[in-house]
Amino acid sequence: MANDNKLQNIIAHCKEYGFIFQSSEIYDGLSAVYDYGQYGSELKKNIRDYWWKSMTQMQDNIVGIDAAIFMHPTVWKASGHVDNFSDPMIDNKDSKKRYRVDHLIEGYAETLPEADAKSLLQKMDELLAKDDFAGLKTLIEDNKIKCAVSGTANWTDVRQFNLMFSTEMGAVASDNPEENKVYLRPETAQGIFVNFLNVQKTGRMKIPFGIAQTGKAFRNEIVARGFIFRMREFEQMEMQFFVRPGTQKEWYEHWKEARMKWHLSLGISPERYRFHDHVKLAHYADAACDIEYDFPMGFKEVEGIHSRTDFDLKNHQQYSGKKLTYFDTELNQHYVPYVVETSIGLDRTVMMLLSEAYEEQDLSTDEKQDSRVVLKFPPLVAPIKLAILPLTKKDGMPEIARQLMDECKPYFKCFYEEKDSIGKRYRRQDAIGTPFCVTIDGQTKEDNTVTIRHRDDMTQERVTLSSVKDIVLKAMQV
RNA sequence: GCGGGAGUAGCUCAGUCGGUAGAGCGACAGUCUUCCAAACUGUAGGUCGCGGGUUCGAAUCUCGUCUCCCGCUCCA
Repeated sequence: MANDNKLQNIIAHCKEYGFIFQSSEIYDGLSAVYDYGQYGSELKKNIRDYWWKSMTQMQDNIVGIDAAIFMHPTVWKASGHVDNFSDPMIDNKDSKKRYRVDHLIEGYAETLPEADAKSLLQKMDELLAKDDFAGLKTLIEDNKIKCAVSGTANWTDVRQFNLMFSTEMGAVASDNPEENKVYLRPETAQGIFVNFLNVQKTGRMKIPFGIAQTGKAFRNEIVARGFIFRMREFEQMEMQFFVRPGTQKEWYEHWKEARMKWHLSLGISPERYRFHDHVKLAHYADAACDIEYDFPMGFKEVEGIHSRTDFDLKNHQQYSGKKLTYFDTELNQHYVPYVVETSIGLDRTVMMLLSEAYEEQDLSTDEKQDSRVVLKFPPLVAPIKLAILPLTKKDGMPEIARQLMDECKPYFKCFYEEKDSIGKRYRRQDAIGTPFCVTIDGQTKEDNTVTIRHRDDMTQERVTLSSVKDIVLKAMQV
């Protein structure tokens, strides 16, 4: 199957079978925002639960929190988001290339003698500080700065791009809206940093230790695209691991390996993963890499592992005026811990599992044409674990099926259906990725056995009614 | 944001020269009682993405707009 069709087919399948719908679809949709339907939300929740369990319950030195989406505006000053991600941009009308204004001018300055460059950059900094966009455009035009692609100086006006969404807090409109401005967090990490001491003290945590959190984040991307890959509202699963300064390198390597193990535990083939080490590092990092998955549109980042140094805690210390140090009893000294972050996109993980699971199969024989679409989810994350199907709706079969439902329901999500031919019901479950179907037939009443049908190879085996629950539970272990 | 493509039933699509909309699948209710879709009967479902224009008349021509996909661009 051609990969460009694969993504389209997955999108269509997700809609048709209740996984993912476009937001506000009856109003023509809202760009790059999606809703999870009845099966999509189960899938997403199962992934989130598995991550949470792996990163908290299974770790002696990691605890979870749930920080608010709204935070004090100064948080984003301290984190660098206000200054680093509201860059003025300019487009060349001929080449249609877009540039960050500072990069464009800096690039030009490098071609100038040192003294000229210095005065140009100084002028630029002054204008940037005043948000004087008209002045910046004039500066570019006066210096006859050209586009590297078109070679022309035919520029649009300078426009500001803000990564963060903002809103106003408080009931009464202020004369100065800036006073009431709060942001929707662009990452969950800062909620962990500002609670670092609260958790450390109340949890009596000893370094090295981690704080985990899942939650929504919001970014006003210039171009949000690729189905649920890059959305304006998305969910992150992050863990910040606080370590003794100087040990960050070994912990970075530790988490790199640990997180890749987690990915592989989902049964995804190793050749679909690769590490991408960052060469150009962000302002806060001393090492960074991505775990990339081979999506239908190519290798793309699913998770990032970043050695964030003491950048965040140090800045929060400075902006808040509160000490954010840890007393290390072994070393008998205070220090600001270093941080190694693991940050995975939940929606991207959903998309990864969909891409991995989606398969169109041709089951034709000489006699007849046949095909099916199957989602080969690991049982742990499948929205429905077990479909319970009476072969017919007579002869007491539905009653036995209902009893089995009652037995299994408390342990995992089940689905009951008695309509249509058994083959049709199997195929419907394949399409939503249900790993097991149990069929109650005439023999069940005689000897308390049922057939259990396996999704991936479509084989069946006869088992006792009483063993069904444990078979499913066992398959759900990873 | 720029360029290209697309938008007709839940899904995939057809719709000729401008003359008021069709198929297959699916869904629902029955029949059949059968271990792997497409057997039979019946039913529901569409302001042809939205808005303006041309026309006696627009799914069709035209302009605008929204959304999706691809490429570029950007990206923690």
